Amino acid sequence: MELKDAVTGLSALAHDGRLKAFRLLVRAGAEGIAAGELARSLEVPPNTLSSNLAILSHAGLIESRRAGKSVIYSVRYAHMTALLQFLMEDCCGGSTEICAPLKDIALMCDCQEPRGTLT
Amino acid sequence: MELKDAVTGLSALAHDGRLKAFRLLVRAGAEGIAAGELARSLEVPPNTLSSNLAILSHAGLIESRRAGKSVIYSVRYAHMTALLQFLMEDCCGGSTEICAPLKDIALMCDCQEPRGTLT
DNA sequence: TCGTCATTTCCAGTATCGTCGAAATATGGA
DNA sequence: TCCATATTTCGACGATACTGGAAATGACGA
Repeated sequence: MELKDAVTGLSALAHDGRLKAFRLLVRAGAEGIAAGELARSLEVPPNTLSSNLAILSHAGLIESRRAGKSVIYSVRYAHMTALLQFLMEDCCGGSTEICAPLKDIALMCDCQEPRGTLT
Repeated sequence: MELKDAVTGLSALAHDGRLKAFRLLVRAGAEGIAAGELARSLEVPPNTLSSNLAILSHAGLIESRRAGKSVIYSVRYAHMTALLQFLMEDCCGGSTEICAPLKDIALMCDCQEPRGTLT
């Protein structure tokens, strides 16, 4: 990932409503959430949410698919991971104490079954 | 970390010049970099950089200390870690495949000596 | 085809952000 | 104290972002 893409992603997330929506989608997993349901959960007008989802989508952080009358949004985890990776990328130039807490964070990911099913 | 703080941090990083400055500081480690040197490296006017550093500082991502005539800026790694942690926080609600790449990222941190000297 | 529901696009008003010249402040040395 | 260096604050202009009403689009069933 290049700096410009990181700025785009960070800008997309640097917004109260969008970050809330994104987190809901992160929790929803691959199943995703319909735009209308998301708007109801967040208590924002559908058109406002729609433009914010468009911004997240344009940043590559989420994607959408149609299901009947609804449009389902879901997180593009690969892109999310790439963004986090970009932010961590230069953490190792200094001392190890800096990196250690990041490892602790990653260990949180073992809270589910730690299968080796990598993509 | 609360959502509001995360938005503040992400907003601070969601800017070309500020993200560049932040990354330079991340590489510099605890030693830090003087404001003037940073301005020269990034080829931006000192006052422009100063206001951008103030934004990063206000977001809690960096801190400053005076050294003679210079002001040295350095990353507040604990806060940076907290922000990353916030972004990862809900990644485990779904399947393990989602979390696996994040672990791979964390393993990058072993590039230096993997001492157990946690803070 | 017509009506309805779900969502998006268009648009414009408002608010917030980014930049940098100029002036102000802080430090150290003569 | 006076000067030079380093950095920040002030101020104002231009640019960009956020919101939500109204209208348009897409999908399904009758």
